[in-house]
Amino acid sequence: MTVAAFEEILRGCSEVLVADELQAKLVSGRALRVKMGFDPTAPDLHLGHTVAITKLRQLQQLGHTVIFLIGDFTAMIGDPSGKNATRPPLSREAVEANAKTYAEQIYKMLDPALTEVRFNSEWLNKLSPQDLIKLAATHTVARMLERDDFHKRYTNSQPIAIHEFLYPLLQGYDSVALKADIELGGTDQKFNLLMGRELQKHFGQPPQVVLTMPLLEGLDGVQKMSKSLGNYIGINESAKDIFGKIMSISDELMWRYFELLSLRKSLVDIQSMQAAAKAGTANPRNFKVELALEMVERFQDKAQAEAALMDFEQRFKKGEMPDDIAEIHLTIADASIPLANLLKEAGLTKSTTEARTFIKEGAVKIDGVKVEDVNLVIAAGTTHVYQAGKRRFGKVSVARK
RNA sequence: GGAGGGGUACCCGAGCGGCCAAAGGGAUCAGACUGUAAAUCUGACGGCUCUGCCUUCGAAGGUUCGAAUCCUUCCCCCUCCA
Repeated sequence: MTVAAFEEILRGCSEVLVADELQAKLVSGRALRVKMGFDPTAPDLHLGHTVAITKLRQLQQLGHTVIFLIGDFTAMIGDPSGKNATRPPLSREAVEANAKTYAEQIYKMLDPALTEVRFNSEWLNKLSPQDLIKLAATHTVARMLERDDFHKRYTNSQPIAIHEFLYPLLQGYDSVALKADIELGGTDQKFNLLMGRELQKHFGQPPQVVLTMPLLEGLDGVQKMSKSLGNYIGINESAKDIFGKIMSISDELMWRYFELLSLRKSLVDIQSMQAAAKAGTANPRNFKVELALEMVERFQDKAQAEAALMDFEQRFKKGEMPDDIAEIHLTIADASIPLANLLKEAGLTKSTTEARTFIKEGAVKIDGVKVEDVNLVIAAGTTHVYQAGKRRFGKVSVARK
């Protein structure tokens, strides 16, 4: 294995424990078992989640097996986060429904032939109280308190329920049950991942290599990508949205996305692109287009990616209108309606106040013509394409009564 | 259990009887410039039947010609002591 090839495997990882062991496993020629655990609660993945999945895919491309582990048993505990209540176990149906949703999403990236989907209730349900006590006896309280989260809560005199200590142990035991060679997780998972190593040694297995992946920054480039912050790109979003959102990220962030998400561009490619952009011999925008195309193709398909690019070019580069404008039908009581109200009713602006502001700013166009008059009135029985701001379009027909 | 501090628009935060739809910053949105990038500049940023009107400053009452500002009760947060 060349140095460059190994570098490529380490690409984007925030930590590798232990690199030498990883190299030894990789050169052994054996198909490695790569484990990654997921919470069984309703999955709606965004690009942030796919950082690790991208890494899994990369390992699959080298012929290794991915074990997609659904933590249906451990979900009863919930990874310790300060909430000390146990959660009721999910019903069999709920777990399977969620697993199915997961599968639909991850198989956009992973090769089903090289993926095993497993549930940890499969072996954890079989543990007897004796087994559990033996498992708990392998670690001390002091060791558990090393975990950052527990440590903080302990020093701040916040409660830690006893069952929470079981979470890392059970997650670690999963690695034993699965004979994992490698386990992937977020940086916040480090403690749990290492627990797998220790338990595997305890059970006479070679310890897994731990790869931690960083959290992906969201569209704002600062905070981590998350649904609640609204700075995410969902993998089930439309081709146009994915494309558009990628195009809106900053150049700096683009490199980060390339490193963590692209399977097409190698580290070497990325370096030469960066050099070209810096030297001014290439337009960074074009690189961003490539990234956007790759992402849309990954989650949709090639045709949609090309369509999204065309639409993008048409709408923004050439300043034209998109061709699939939403059609909106309004019914009004009178013979006409003020433009500001029409925009609000059509959902193109939040309020008539905002609509008026937009008109005054020259941000409103009717059939591509800028509106000058704030008090413009639209007659019933007409249909026009209205634009409010850069991206809000609507083909609105107004009907009386 | 005791002592004190505080709740203002999406967030932070000034205001402490009229000049307050409420300073300033951030976020956001729009316009200009661009590569739907960044940075920058300009503007908007409660609502409406919009040169005016209506509803907002934890909640409910009250004082006053007039309250975010004063009084009463209630709710909620924080700090210190035990």
